[in-house]
Amino acid sequence: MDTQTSSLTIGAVAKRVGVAIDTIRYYEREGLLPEPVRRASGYRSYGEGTIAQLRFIRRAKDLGFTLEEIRELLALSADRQRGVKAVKQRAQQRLAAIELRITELQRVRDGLAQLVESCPGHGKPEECPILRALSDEAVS
Amino acid sequence: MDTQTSSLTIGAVAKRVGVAIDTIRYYEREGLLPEPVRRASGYRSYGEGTIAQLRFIRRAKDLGFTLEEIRELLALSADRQRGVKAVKQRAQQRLAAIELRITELQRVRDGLAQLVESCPGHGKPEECPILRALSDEAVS
DNA sequence: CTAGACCCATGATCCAGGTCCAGAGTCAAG
DNA sequence: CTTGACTCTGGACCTGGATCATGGGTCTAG
Repeated sequence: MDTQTSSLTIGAVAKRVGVAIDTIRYYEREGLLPEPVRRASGYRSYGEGTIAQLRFIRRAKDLGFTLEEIRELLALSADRQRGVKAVKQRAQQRLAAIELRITELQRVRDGLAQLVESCPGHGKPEECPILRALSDEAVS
Repeated sequence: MDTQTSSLTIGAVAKRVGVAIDTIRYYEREGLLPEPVRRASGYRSYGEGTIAQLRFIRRAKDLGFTLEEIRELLALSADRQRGVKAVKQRAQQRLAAIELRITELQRVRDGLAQLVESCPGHGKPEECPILRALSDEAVS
């Protein structure tokens, strides 16, 4: 199996994954991508595996993982012993964080929705429930 | 009515509102707080109104408004003509943004929850649904 | 062979929303 | 009067995740 056959320039990789060249070099510096083979000219030469790994990073980022967490996931995905267990744990942690965030935002939304509803949209500023809520002592 | 009587130092204001001194000066620079009266020594001298305004800022921030938006809200709250209408509009916009964010997060949560559920928590990395989802083509 | 597109490394810059520092002046209690 | 706590200004620094600039080397189509 030749998983390392092809030879892509950084620009080609960037185009295929839909990410900026600078971002690829940045990920390399940050340890999210391995240092690639170099051509004689110093140009980076990537295989197909890099495409997959970049997509991994992008998807994990879409799920709200930080680059730090992604670095860890990548390390875990290579660990045949503890990998899967730890990956599941991280995913559960991320899930819990997202749920917490959703709950917080829902509280905020409910508070704001109530204010918007109770505001007639005209009249004196002193009587605007939104401005009053922001100014007054009332704490949710 | 003496709304401008008392004379608080920046430290006293900071303590009462629960915000750092540097933050108060930062808000002043950013135009969220008016330039206060100065004592002969150059010390800032605040009235009770500042306390209210700082609390306004903090509450608006908790509702997810940016400092830029808060600056606008503060300006609108002083506008006796268009103030209330515009304030309500901004609140509605903020509300819509929050709802959008909640929806996005719910999608992410659902996707992640499904992955976590389908992962046994052990076995080979290649068979871990979480790692597969991150690596494979499957796009939600 | 040359023009234009591509790539290199290094370091600076950006965004928001602050936080921290140095060096100097001020205030209040004892 | 002294000491310690407070405040002043101006500017540097921080986080995360990139993005941009500079000045140079390389590759490839025509």
